[in-house]
Amino acid sequence: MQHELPAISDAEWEVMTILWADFPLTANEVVARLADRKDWNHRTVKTLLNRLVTKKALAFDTHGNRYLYRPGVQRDQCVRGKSRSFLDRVFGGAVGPMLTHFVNHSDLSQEEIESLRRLLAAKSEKQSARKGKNP
Amino acid sequence: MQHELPAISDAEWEVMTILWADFPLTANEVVARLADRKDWNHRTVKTLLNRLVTKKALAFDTHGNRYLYRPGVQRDQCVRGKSRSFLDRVFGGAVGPMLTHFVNHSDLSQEEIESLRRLLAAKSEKQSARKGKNP
DNA sequence: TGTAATATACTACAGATGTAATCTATTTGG
DNA sequence: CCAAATAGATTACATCTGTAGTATATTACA
Repeated sequence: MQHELPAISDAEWEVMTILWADFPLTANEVVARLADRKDWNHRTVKTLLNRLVTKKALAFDTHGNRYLYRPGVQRDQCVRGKSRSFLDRVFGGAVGPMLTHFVNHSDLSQEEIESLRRLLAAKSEKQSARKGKNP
Repeated sequence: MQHELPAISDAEWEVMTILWADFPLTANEVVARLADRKDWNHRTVKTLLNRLVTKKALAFDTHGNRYLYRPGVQRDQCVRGKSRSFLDRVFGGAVGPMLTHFVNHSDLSQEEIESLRRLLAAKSEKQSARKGKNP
């Protein structure tokens, strides 16, 4: 049972991305890894780390006088949350039209297309397999 | 040539949705149509209409002492903008993984699945047809 | 051991956002 | 013709966000 997911803002999300990819990290390590993507003052990053700890999106262990940060919420949970709210807001919750939109407006390699087709085929299979088994 | 799209917040998007679906509408008509979806004070809706006009997401014509609102930006443009920023932020711009995510975590009817498969097939076709024709 | 460097904690501040209330001008029913 | 209702304009106000600066505690080198 997952509790409320903390609301993670855009800037905060960048920080989470770093720590979801690799942890534990010190504040300075996070700053360093953000350096090439974002032109942020290191104080800004510290602030974001702090806010994320406050909202329990991050946790930390103390190591001497410095913190070793680690995720406090799972990326997958957060991605699902963001995805759901995007879907609801922008496409009124209609997945089909949303997927259509992206397929139409995006570049996809032949490999990606193939992979998606297989995925859809498998999903189709699975669904017809459990037909009539609806609760 | 489209200019900068105005930043439309979540609450504002609800209002836009009404006017993209049908216009022109008076403020009260917008309020009425939002009534079943949102539990907002009518003043709140007025405020949102105002802000949207200020940021040119809406325009209006005067009819007596009331306004007839209409979209000032196209839904499709805005959807594209929101989609792009969602994709960039949450999936680092990678469409494939994003589509995979939604296919995996969503309910899709057999019809929707079929329709997507056809769409992908067509896309695949089109791409191989223009292979080697890259600029 | 004392002082410079560094870490984290607290404070700052403007603009966006959600959510209205109040002010003012206009319209309309009696 | 006047007062009540209504429309839009302006103001309010707490939070959240982006983006730091300042204060304080601790550590590590000279």
